[in-house]
Amino acid sequence: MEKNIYITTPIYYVNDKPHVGHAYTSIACDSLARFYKMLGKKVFFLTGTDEHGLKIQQSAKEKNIDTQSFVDLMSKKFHDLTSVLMLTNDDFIRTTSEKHKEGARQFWSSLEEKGEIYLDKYSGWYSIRDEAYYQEDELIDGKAPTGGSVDWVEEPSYFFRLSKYQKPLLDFYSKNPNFVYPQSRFNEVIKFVERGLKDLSISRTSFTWGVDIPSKKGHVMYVWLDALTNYITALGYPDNSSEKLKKNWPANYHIVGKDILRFHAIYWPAFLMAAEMRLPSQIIAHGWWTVEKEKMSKSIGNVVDPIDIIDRIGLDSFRYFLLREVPFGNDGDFSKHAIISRINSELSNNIGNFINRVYAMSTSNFGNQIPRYGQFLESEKKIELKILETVEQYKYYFLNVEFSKALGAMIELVSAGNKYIDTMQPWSLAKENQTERLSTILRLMLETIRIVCTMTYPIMPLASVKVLKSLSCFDGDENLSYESLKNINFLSDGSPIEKIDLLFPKIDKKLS
RNA sequence: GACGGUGUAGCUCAGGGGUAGAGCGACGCUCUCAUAAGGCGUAAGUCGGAGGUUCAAAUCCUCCCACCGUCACCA
Repeated sequence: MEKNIYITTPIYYVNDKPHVGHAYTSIACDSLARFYKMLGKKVFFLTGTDEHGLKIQQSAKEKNIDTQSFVDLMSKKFHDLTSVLMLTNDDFIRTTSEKHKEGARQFWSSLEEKGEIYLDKYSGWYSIRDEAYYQEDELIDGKAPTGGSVDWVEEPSYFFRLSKYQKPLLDFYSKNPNFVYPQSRFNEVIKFVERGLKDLSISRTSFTWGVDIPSKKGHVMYVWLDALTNYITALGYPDNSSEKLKKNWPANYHIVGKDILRFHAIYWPAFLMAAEMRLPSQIIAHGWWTVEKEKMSKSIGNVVDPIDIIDRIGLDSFRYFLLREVPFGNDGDFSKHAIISRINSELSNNIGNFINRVYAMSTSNFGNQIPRYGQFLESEKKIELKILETVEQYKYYFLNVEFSKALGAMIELVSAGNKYIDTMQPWSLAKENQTERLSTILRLMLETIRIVCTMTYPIMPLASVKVLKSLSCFDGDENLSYESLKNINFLSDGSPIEKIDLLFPKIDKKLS
């Protein structure tokens, strides 16, 4: 049984509606999933919502609705977004679902049976204003660093023996030097663990909205323990004979925001070691988006609603911008200027116009039929070489989750195509009735378009499929293949070319 | 404060001992098939600063300056 490529987003906390950051994570995962499918792999792609915790309970109370209705409502917003973004996720897990809660409890019991959990007291200086605990040495003049007053509080709590896993984790890290991407983040994780780990408080008694602990009434599970197990409960855990679990676990990619890296790179592996389960292959931490150089925040009121922006510039452009603008792992700036300049120059002027000019010449000279190849000269061989080179780079970068570079390679190919056309001057050949040359050149450019639009499929599924259909070479998403990128004789002689509307109109006006 | 990273053309960044690179932007020229798109070209940097090693340093070493990240229970 060949293992599937298992890709996950974090489960999103339903305290607020989705913003561009959520969309970003999901789109990255989706593009990766689509790419792997083109490689011929079976993929399982999971996303969902995290619905427990004190904050949720409070938010629901403020809005005067019962907690379950509140999370139903909020979760739906995230679920709706999966279709808006055209995610190809195979499941959508909710932590309030019975199957998840049962799995989480079983995970807990398994840790408990193995002696990895013990009951003690959780204590610290608590600031009501900040809703946060502080260490003794963090206090300034007996107050929180934020200036809020603090009280000493103690509550009974279960602890996970995290301290025990310092050495095993460090060993694991050194044996798996690519466990965390990017490397700089991995270094931070390693440093953190090297400084020593304290046991982790993993239950709360101060609120009730969470997964009940099997053995002790009044305790609910610490949200992170609850949340992280979603990656296995979605696969049918604790049923170890579950086909889904066997085929997918361990995960190939947990893609997360940099803010929650620690939970995925330290706690989660430790939990799994304790439960004697296999560890995920790679944790990918991406950066954050600012908006016009400002941090996104409700108080500034600059939170970008993905649905709103998609209404303006279209899904493909949105997905393209996010994955192209910034090296994956870095922070990015979601600015009007950057979006317009990126979309207009690369999508409209480069790709869009390229397709348009080739289509126009093809249809005016050869009717609505795919022209045939004649003899190849050096100039054509050079293009073929460029294609093969590009396709290799594209794959290399994609496998390294360097979306931006993969797209950069693709754009370079389009530029080479544009240049080739200018050099060949097919419009002159048409006037001179050099039909075979003309036919050869246009066919090669149509193949290039096909290849480019197959490469863009994981990022821009709508536009890609539209173009491939228009070239009579689309046979369903599931039949798109990476292999076809290496074949410059893929289209069928004489098949129809269908005219298409402008693929990427300029977007200046839509954003102003 | 400790540890790590970054500082290269107006902007975003690549390069990493042997006479400074790309994309975008600006400016100029040009084809006309095309979304006033494409192609070609020009300008622009004493490669954060100061020392040092070397025949030779943006590239290695030391110090300094500036900025960023991490330093546990914050979704």
